[in-house]
Parts: sequence; structure tokens; C-alpha cells
Amino acid sequence: MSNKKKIYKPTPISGFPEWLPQERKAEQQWFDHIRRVFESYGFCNIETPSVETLDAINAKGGDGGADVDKEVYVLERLHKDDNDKEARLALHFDQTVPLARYTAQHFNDLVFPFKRYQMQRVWRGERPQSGRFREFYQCDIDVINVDNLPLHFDAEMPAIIWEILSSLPGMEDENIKIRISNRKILMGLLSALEVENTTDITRIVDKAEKISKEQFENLLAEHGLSQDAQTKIQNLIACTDIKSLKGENELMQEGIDELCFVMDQLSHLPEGAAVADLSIVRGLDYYTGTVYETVFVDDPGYGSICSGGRYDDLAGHYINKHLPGVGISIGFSRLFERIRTQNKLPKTSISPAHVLVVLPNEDARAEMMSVAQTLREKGMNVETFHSPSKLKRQLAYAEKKGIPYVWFPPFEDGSPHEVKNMETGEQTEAVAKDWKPQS
RNA sequence: GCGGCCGUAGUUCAGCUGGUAGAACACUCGGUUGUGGUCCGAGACGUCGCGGGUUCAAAUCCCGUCGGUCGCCCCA
Repeated sequence: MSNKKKIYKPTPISGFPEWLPQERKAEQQWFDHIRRVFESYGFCNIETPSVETLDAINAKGGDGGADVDKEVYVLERLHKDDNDKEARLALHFDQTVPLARYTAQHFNDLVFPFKRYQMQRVWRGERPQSGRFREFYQCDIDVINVDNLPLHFDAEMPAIIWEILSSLPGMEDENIKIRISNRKILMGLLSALEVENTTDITRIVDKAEKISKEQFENLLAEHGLSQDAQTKIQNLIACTDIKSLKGENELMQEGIDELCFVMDQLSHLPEGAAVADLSIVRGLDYYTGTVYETVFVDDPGYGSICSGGRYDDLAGHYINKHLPGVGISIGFSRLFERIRTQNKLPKTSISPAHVLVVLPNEDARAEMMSVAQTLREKGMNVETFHSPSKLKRQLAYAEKKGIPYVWFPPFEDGSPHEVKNMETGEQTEAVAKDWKPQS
């Protein structure tokens, strides 16, 4: 009889990242930071369930949805009955669809413009690679209004994002750029050119900067665009002076005017922080106006770390109201992964404790507990050592966990308490109710 | 869904013209009496991803499979 038990060797699950305590602590700092900025603009928080019904997710429809559907994870019981009539559930792959559903469902109880932020995990069943996960966090911020949503908000979104991204701990050296465009411009042009398969053309324009000029032209030609049309599209997406643009029709002119307004409102940002870029169109079909995409200037190939845009009527599939919105989503995990792998995360210790109270001997246990409680009541985080091990061991523990102070209760009655600063090695007498850490 | 690369101790890897395994770091204990980071010593840890084939003999060669990773598609 073998007493060797079967070991199931733990392996990472591709695309489902997890962090060590130090990294998690940095991650929490980022969440706190982002939350603080969102709330400073008056946005409230909501959290929706991890799942939506498959019907709710599919409701958005459109042919742009077809590809996304392939990435949706569905949820079912292991031993489900074939005749099961339960609604099929799916893990949400973004936070925009849940927001639309939420807004429709709670329409009567919400105050409009409804300004909310949401920081949750989303799931996408695609092949993971660098900066791409199957389970990851997004930090979304959106505004939804009834009937009419002022352009004011289209300009507020990038301003908020810039404030966050330029001040996240660890992002100090990163050079990022928010690229902004307006879909009405390209759509207007395509309509003036009498192009019908706009979704295909949009996709091609979206990848224009990743492929060569020849490939780009060939793709457009394959989709039936004339030489004249190709030239006009190329000129448009290369245009850097949007104020000089003339609309070929009403829709295109509207897009130009909107984009000019938004850029004008962002003129207070540093040079190059937010730029008008007509080659940005975004793949998702529900965007109808302003669109955003954010990249590392030095490494645009890493992908967008923050994208979004305006959608004329997203909740229209869930309620018979006209609810335009505009929003943007920080690709939190992608961004975090980038800074983490470059070793630029803020240095944090393993333990959140400020003080470790040592246990000199079993008789001192009550005193140790009492000191710890006193310090906690003063707002400090305090660990107590669990057994009267050699002090060498107890000190080494504090050292490894990065706890900055070690507290020594008296070794015998009548002796004073002492506290040691682990960084300087200095050790002094102290009284728990009066003591404060330096710095 | 499709291609390239990879799969050996907890981790990073070495070993691969075939003869059943090593290093570093991490871990545990020790270097006596109440104090960490350094140093020294000792110890524990692997059916070499899994299955099959070739061979007297395979971590090492071949096939399959699973997993990881990078790229494509698409996207944060």
C-alpha cells in the first residue's frame, strides 16, 4: 500500500492572470486611484452580475456583433438536462452591454444624465498573448441621457482619462496619446461616394496603419471602390488639419463640426495628449459619433489601452426610449501588465502591517495582544507573532514581509517596551498609547 | 479557428552525437545565552507534461496528445 498521494500539479491557466501579494497591492492602488478620479467628476459606481442572459447579449445585433459572439463564454450546469428551459447565461465580454440593459431595466429609478463608472472583470474566449487576456479588468465610464446628449460629455471623457493615465503610479515615464475621431466623417464620405458595405470598409480603414499602402489600396479595390474613392479615403485619414476639412454632405460636415468642438474643449491638455486622428474608426459597430483610442506613443503595436466612443441608441434594444450615450473604457489589465512586466510598479511590501509585535516568551502573550490592540485603535495595521520562537526568526519574518517597525514587549515585568525601526536599525523605548511612526 | 517556438526540482534553466538527473535562487534546520538583511554548514524536494514507438538501454531519437508562449483573426 503506497501512502504517496496523487499530486495534481498546479499550472497557470492561460489568459487568466493572478498576482503575488505585492503586485496585487499595486493593483489595488491603481483601482483606488482610478476610483478617486472618476468620483471627483461626480460619477457613481454600479456593479452588474458577471452574467447576462444570452438573449440580452445578443440583442445588440448588427453584423459587427457576429465576430464578438464567438468570444462569449456561456455558462451552464455540468449536469444539465437536455430539456432544460432555463435561460442560457453568458459571461459579459464588456461593460457596455450590461450598462445598456441596466439602464433600460432601472430606467424609472435613475437620474439623467446617468453618469456611472464600473470596474469589473470581463471575459473573452480568444487566444491570449502579450497584453491580451481571457479574463481581465476594464474600468468603464459612461454617460447616458434621454433623447439628447450634449457634446460636452464627449470632451469630458478624454479629459478624465488623461488625468488618470498621466498620474497612475508607475506610469510617470510613459508617453501616451489619446487619438480622437468622429465616425460621421468617414460615414458621411462613404455615403457621398455611394459605398454600401460600410462595415467592411470601416474595418479596412481601422487597420490601415498596420498594413502597407499597396495592401490598403488592394483591399479597398477588392471591395469595389473606385480609384477616385480610394484617393478620397486616403486623403481623409491622412488629414491632420481638421479645421480645413470641408464636408461632402451634411453628415460629414456634422462630424467635422463635432470633432472640432471636442478638440477645442481639450485644448487645455498638454501638447500631444489628445490628438484628432481620422484614421481611428473602431471596429465595434455601435459607435456612431466620437471615437477614442489610446496607445503608447513608443509602442502603438501593443494595442489600445483605452477606447470608447459615442453610441446613438445603445439601449434601444432593451427599451422603447431613445438613449444616447458616450463612454470610454480603460483596458486596466493590459495597462497594468505592461507596467508590471517593465518592473515599473510602485514598490510595495508584502504585508500591509506597519508594526509587528514580537512574542518574547509565552508569559508575554497577553501584553503582546494588548499592545497590538492599542496600536490598531490608533489606526495602525499591526501583526502579532504567533509563537515564542527565537527572536532571530521573528525579526527575519518582519524583514521578509517588509514590516517597517518591530515592537518588543518587556521580556520581564517592569522593563520598558521598545520599538525598532527596521530600516535604520535604531531601537528605542516606547509607550504604545503615545508612540507614532516617523515619516 | 489557423501557424512558429517550447514543456527537466517551488522558480529560472543546464544536461539532448541515447547508458535511468544537475546548478542557481527559494525553502527547512543549525552557527548556544534577548534582535533581521551578509556569510558559513547541513537537509528536503523531480516516475525529466502525458501516451505510444525505435532500442539491450530514452530526459536525450520518432509519432501522437495535452499544456504554455508568440504571431494571425479580432479586440481593452
